[in-house]
Amino acid sequence: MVHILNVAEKPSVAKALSQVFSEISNSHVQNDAGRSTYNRIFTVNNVNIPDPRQRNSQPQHMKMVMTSVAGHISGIDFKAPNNKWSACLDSDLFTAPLERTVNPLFLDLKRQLEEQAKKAEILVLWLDCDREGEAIAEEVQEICCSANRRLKPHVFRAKFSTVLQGEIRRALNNLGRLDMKQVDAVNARQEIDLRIGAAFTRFQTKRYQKKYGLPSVISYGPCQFPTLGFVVERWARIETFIPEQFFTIKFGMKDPDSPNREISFQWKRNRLFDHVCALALYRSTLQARKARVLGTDGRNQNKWRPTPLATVELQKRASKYHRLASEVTMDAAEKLYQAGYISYPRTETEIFKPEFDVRGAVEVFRNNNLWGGYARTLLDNGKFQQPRNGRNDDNAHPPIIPVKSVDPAELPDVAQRQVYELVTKHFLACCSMDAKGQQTVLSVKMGTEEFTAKGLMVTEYNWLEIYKPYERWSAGQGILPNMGTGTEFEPASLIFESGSTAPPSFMSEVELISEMDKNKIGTDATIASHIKTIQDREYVVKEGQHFKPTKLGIALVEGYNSMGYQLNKPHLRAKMERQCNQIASGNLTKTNVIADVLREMKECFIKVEGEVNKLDAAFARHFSSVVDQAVLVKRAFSECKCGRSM
DNA sequence: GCAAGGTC
Repeated sequence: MVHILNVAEKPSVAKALSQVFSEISNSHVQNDAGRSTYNRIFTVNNVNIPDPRQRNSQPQHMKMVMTSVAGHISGIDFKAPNNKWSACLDSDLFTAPLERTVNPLFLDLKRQLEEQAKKAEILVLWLDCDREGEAIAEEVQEICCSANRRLKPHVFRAKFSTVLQGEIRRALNNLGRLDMKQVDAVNARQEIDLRIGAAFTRFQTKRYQKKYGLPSVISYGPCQFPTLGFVVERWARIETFIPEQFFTIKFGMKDPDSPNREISFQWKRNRLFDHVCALALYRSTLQARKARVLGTDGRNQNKWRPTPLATVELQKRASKYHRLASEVTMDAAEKLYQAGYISYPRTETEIFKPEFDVRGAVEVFRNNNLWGGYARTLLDNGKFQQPRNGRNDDNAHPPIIPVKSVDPAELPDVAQRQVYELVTKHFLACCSMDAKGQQTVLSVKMGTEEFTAKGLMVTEYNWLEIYKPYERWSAGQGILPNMGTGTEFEPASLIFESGSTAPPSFMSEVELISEMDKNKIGTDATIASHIKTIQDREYVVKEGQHFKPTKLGIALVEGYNSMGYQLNKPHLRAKMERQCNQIASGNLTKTNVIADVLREMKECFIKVEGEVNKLDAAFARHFSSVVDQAVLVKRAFSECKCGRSM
């Protein structure tokens, strides 16, 4: 039998793929330990597939050996001696030689791949079908082919996005080759990020860490800095906010059907900033004495069920509903995934493939303590709906769903219980019907001014039933009376009010995640870690659900801004992303992009060094005095109300 | 002691 080595990006995919191989071949999966504790080796014999080495070959029995890696196996760093901080000028880091080394954690894994490669005639790369996956595939190819030179011409790439039998069959019949353009795009990104990050980080740290007694390195990175930028920008808007007085008219009507209830209306002009004008309108309204009904508009309205859950949305909703920090959410999700309770938690996909057995996934919950009743209503009462599609698809992972039914009380900690509950409720909500309601809009006119009241009556809760208490459909003021057009009445209240515009709040975690997502800062898998980084570096602090920049964070952003560099803005990263995409599509070469971006950033770096007095000034402004014992003491102690240190 | 991207 021809011996094929197959490698997946993570153990769970290796396991699932070997399961499919066994279904295809009707033979069992042999599950062996490898050198690497987490990466098992699965063997399935007699898998009937065409030989990829020959054109139009007839299917024949193959021995499939399947194992996995765990993300990138190797990384780049500066070659000695420049990995030491004082070995070279910081500006030399833009050109200093680099080397690729295997992550020391993965030496066992590397040996495992080498040993397996020696036994194989063909290598099939089953890494995730995204850009990073292509780069990891190249790392696997490099290790395997170094161990077994004969393998080189017989390396193939499998294209798949979900581990479903039909798709895997298709992939096996259409094995392709590695796409080096995508690999180049990733390698360009790696090199650029390292050089820029290291140069600025060493420069900032050496200049300010000791001087101001700062606790950690003062890192710079193309993702962490824009993340900080969003928080600082919001702070600046609050700082410069000037409140404005506004005026409005409050209008209330007694409900003819239940006289104790007053229906409140919204002024069509909402609010005016001109006092004289607003007051004149109010007077003319008063003089009219009676209001007249312009019309009652009733219509059916649906509140749409949510779309399938992807990572960013999971983080936002966990923050909103359970007040979990994104990092905590991801940590809990990872544990739930490892324990087999939920599917893979890092995905951008909001669409289920047509072959995906969504109904079967609901079936899993039929006997669940808490949600079994709801699941049965979906399945047995014809309420089940195929989920509607969201917008995104990463072609690598399906949306996040629960895969095992459990009473959340049995899960080991609160965060896991909350994330599991959210994932499950969200999934069941996706498979439900939209909520239905009746909206009434009552509009009246008094003098020259118009007012409207809105009312809502929910007629069918459907998905909102399972999504309690996360979302409500704000019933506002229930159903409104149906009043004939032209009916005249005296308002129950007519009040002139003034108010004052308020500054925005500090940036919440939900807003920060949204900004990062929108501006392509980080990925589904890294957004949470960037948010953690700017806290670890003490650039921001979290108060409740909101982020406030520290003086260090503000000084950095202000300093670079004062030189005319908007390093805190997301477009630098976005531009580099676009260039990497061009490498992947073949419009630019890796060499050109790296040279281009680094030339520009080195120029920027040299100018920063030249105008460093501006950065110094920003630090001096925010760190009022040079660090002395008093400041250090203040850092460690807070002030008691008696005035002494606590 | 540096980045960001994978993942355990």
